[in-house]
This record gives sequence, structure tokens and C-alpha cells, in this order.
Amino acid sequence: MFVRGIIGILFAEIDVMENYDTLSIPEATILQNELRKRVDISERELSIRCIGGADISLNLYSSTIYAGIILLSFPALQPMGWSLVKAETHFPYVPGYLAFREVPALTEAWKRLAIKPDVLIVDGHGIAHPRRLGIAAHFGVETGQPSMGCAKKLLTGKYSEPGLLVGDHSPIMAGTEQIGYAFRSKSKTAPVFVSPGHLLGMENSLQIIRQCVGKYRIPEPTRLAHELVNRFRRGELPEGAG
DNA sequence: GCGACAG
DNA sequence: ATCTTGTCGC
Repeated sequence: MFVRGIIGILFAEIDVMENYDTLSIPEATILQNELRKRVDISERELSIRCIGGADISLNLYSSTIYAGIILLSFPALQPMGWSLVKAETHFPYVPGYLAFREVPALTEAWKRLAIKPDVLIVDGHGIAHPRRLGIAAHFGVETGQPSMGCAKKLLTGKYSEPGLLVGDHSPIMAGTEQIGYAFRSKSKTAPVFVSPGHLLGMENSLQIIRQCVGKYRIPEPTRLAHELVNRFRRGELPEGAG
């Protein structure tokens, strides 16, 4: 079983089919620890003209998932494209291993995009993860694209409640290491949790999310991606890109 | 052993 | 994640 482990993981790393479905949790953990070595969250000057939002929708107790990516102009945040993909997943939902369920479908949706966004915001965490490889970081490393995470709940780490006004924020700490920010996207409303995924830094992620806030608690890229995949799941929209 | 636990 | 009406508070 140990042999299968090593070979299986190396295979999974290069397998274009991204067949994560048969990986065990211990194998998935080894793969995460391998991929984390490739994460780059150094700060940089980003010129963003297009930003993307990625999310998944599903029916309870079903192995079918509906993945989607929405493209928005930046900083105007006007819709300029999308990609929708229906797929099957057999990897269970286990906190800390979300990527193994959603990344394959999101990667397929990514490939079908005619235009790639300069930055992709994934619904979930970036490095604010037990092994610093949340779904946004995992997706970024596998696709080689700038990414960051924006989650509604904390997975790991601690933070002190930020001020109550929109824009207020406080660091999410894992011991002495900062792994993200608790960000008040709407006054007197629960904060969202942001963290860099890949090819952009901690401060970059904060500046980006600041410019993605609209009228609601959930930043526009994530909110619109959620709305998009839900309509897709209900059959109100067809699979494809545009 | 106990509590926590993205979507 | 998804299923759902009303209700509390600014």
C-alpha cells in the first residue's frame, strides 16, 4: 500500500485527468505538502483589468457538481464572460481537503474560458489552511494563475474581531504567522476571510478584496459566481462558456 | 482524549 | 453545500 501511495501520488500530480477520486486522505495530505512548496505569495504590482470569481453548486446527497467561473471587468465589476461545467466527484467533503472535490471541475471550467482573468477569487481559503494549501492556493499552483481565497467561515487560525465599519480588518494568525485577513465587507455584519492563494501577496489580497465590495456582504466576484452556478444547477443556464 | 472543522 | 418563512435590528 505504501508503494501504491508514492506512485499514485506522483501519478496524480501529472495526470491530466486529475483523478483525485481514488486518493486516500493520507495520500491527499502528502500531495498537499508537496504542492505547498510551489506556492508563491510574494507581493507584486498587479495591473488588473479582469477579475474572476469561482464557485461550485450541488444538490444534497448527489455526486454531481456544477462548477462555474464568472469574469468581471476591474475595477468596474461588470460581467464580461463566464464558463459552466457539470462534473462528477467521488471525493468526500472533508474539512481541509475541499480542493480534491472541486478543483478538477473548476480547472475544466478554467480551460474553457476564452479569456483568462488576471486574478481569480475562489470561494474558500487560500493559504489560511492547516497545511497552507487551501483550494485557492491549490488551484493557483496547478494552473499557474494568480489566485486568492475568500471564505465565509474560518477553517484554521485565530483573529481578533475587526472594527465594525466596512473596510476594517484584522490579521488571521496561526501562531506568529499571518495567514490571512478577517475583512469587514459590510458594516456591522460578519466579516469574510481572505488570504492569498498563488502569485499574489497578503497585502495584494487585501487591496483586491477592498475593490470587489459591492452592496452585499459577499464580494461581487464570489457572489455573482454563486448566483451563476445556482442558476446552472437549476437548469436555467446551459453548460458552456461565453 | 477533546474540541474544531472552508464548501 | 442545500432545503425555506418569518423576523429582528439598523
